[in-house]
Amino acid sequence: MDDILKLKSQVCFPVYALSREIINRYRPFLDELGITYPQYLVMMVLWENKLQTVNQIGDKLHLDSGTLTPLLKRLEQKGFILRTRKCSDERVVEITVTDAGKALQNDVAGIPGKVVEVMGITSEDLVELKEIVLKILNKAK
Amino acid sequence: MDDILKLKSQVCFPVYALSREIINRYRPFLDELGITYPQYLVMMVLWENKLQTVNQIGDKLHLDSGTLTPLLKRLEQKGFILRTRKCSDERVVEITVTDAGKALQNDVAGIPGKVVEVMGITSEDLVELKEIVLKILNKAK
DNA sequence: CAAAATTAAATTGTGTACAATTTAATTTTG
DNA sequence: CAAAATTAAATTGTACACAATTTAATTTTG
Repeated sequence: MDDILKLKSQVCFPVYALSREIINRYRPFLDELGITYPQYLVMMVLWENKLQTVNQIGDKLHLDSGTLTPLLKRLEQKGFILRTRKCSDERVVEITVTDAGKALQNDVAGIPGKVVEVMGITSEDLVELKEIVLKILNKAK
Repeated sequence: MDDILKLKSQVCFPVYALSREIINRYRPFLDELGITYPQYLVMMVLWENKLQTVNQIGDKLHLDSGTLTPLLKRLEQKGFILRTRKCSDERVVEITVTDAGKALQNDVAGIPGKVVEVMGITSEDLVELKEIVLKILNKAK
């Protein structure tokens, strides 16, 4: 009983620590491209779908406009995306990828593999991690 | 081969998403106590050891003084800890828990269990999550 | 022992996260 | 159709994270 309590209290910190560890491992590679990890995630979402609204990006990454608006402005300043108001509904801001943004996709291709390698994670561990995290994440919605 | 690449590129986001999801689930409970999740982690570390330096806390949570100094000042303002320069080495700041800080320990006791329950996580999943995350985290050092 | 190196926090600056509010545009409804 | 409700972003304010630099104290070393 005490074990269960102790487990519950210790399982959340490792997830938080691992998340930060992964982001820190991405940093040197992403620094070379001039983007941050959250910006990289936004670009990943946009590569899947060339045109998306701020809300659509937010739904996929679980981020709100308070986070995305300044982040998207930075990506625009760097020339990787364009932000334009939708004609048929001026409330909506549509995000599109520029040629420079598309070019980034090739540059990042090898990064996840390098990060996993540097961290010494095996493919089996990676599969197990992904499965259990997604299982819990899907239940939590 | 393409599957492995795709897996690598998709496993980091779920960890990042789960970490934020957990912290967001903690928020309403911790709000009642007037502390944030990182502040809660610092108090956890301090309950294990009544007196610790800023560096010792940082080692355990993988946080530097740039994060901890303002966070600790906030905990001090709330009356949960005390910050004092060490006599024998004035460079070192020692952190101690106040009575109010000790009292918090009882208030948080049930929170991890409630969070796990609200998220619908089973004990088995929790064990599996903890094991794989710690395995990867330990390898990465 | 004094200059150089090291160490511990603090500070500075940038970039998330997120709650809460605001603004402006579009729908809904009486 | 006009007032009320809703919606999408943006804004405001607080609190992390972390790199890089600074400050002050302590060690190390020539």
